Amino acid sequence: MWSGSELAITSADKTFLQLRKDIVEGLIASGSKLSETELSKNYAVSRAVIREAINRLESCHLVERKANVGARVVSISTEGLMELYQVREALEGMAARLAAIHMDDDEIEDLNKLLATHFQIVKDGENYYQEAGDLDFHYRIILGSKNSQLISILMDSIYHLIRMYRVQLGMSGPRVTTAFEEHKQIVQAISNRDAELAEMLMRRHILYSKNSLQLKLNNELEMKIKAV
Amino acid sequence: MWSGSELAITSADKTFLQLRKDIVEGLIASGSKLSETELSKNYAVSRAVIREAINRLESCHLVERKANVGARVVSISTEGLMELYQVREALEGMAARLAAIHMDDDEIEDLNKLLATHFQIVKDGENYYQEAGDLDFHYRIILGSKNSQLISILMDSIYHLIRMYRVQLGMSGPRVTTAFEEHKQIVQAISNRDAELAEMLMRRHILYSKNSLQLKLNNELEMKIKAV
DNA sequence: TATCCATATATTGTCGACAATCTTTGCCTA
DNA sequence: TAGGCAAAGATTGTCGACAATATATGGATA
Repeated sequence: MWSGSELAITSADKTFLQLRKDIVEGLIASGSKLSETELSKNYAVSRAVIREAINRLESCHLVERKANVGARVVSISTEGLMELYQVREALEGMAARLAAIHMDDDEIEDLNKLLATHFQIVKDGENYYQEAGDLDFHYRIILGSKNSQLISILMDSIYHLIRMYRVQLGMSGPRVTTAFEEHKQIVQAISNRDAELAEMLMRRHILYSKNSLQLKLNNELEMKIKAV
Repeated sequence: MWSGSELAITSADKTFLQLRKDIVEGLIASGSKLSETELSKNYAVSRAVIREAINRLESCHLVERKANVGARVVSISTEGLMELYQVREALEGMAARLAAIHMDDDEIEDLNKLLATHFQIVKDGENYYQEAGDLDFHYRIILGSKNSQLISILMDSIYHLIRMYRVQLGMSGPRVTTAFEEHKQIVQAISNRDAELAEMLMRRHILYSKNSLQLKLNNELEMKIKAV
């Protein structure tokens, strides 16, 4: 089960969290090699600690290892991001379905309150979601599914990768304006305990995000080609 | 990307595979503690190798670790298995959808051939699938999705857990008779390149398996209660 | 000059020892 | 007798050194 707050106890825990942050935020370039000796110097810990941290990064799918060769940060690509969104569509769709069944009334009320504060933000001129707000919304529904397998896969193996893509492709936060309306509809379906509809709307929501991302990335690519 | 055949190169690789086998098959009891020193004696490798193996078992969700306390084999429960099947429904449903789009004609032909050999088995009196046959069918569709994220999550994080449940609850192989017909329909939908239908049928197929499992487990539980 | 092979170098894999933490045992006190 | 505290024991976490493997260098040969 996912713990909620990630509390670092051992030295390996802290190094893992730090390394993950540095990778997600691009401080360590995507595709670059992770030298154990070098990292152990930079992060002032033994190679054993670095190795443990790298192992955990591998299970997040943030790095890839080859025996006797070493570890590299995964290289990002448009196709990779699209694949990730397909997995998200499947898993978060199921999460929404289960949330409609398993969230208790208090949690649903909290979700509605969250939406209200988001509405305030949208009304106040910022006509887009903050990254944090969007994440919070999705997190609550994932946790609301009460399915610990689903939760741990999404939290441990998917979301940090998504954040990495978002940060490094320079598109933090979801697309503008429309996302809020979609969130509202999803919460409405959950409030009505309509599991079927909740899943369908969540899947469409993520599919729209995917398509909008793809368009954006293709446009940027064209721009770069023209510039050359 | 999932490699297909799991080639063990280092000592840690071999120990990991051996440990995973022993856990899945129940040689190491579910819920039992994994003592590093003890394991390093039994498997004749250093503690460092054992620790690496345990780390990998953790990313398969086969063991759970607590800092400064140690690792335990996950304990199995009916609820856990049901959760797992919900995740499977979501992911393999998506896999079937993508397979209908991305499998090339040769692969689909092979899938039809596989089904034909299964039909022979069913006709020849064994009116149920062998475990291996069922797994082979699902593997091909998963690989046919061509989505490397999806593939690695299902192969690395889900399937060994499912096998563990199946083996230890004494229900290897899928439920009888009906499964084959469902497989046939799914392949038909993929052959017709009907992604929508392929997903729907795969989801229903897994949902039926789940329900049949639940019934079976509840019955067994009642038997035990009566016996006492 | 290009290719191949052998040596040298650097990196990862494995090991045993020590340090830090948790658990157990047994004594003391209320 | 029950509860809590302290020391002893056992287990995990961390470290530096050595072994095995991969990569880079450089010279010999066609």
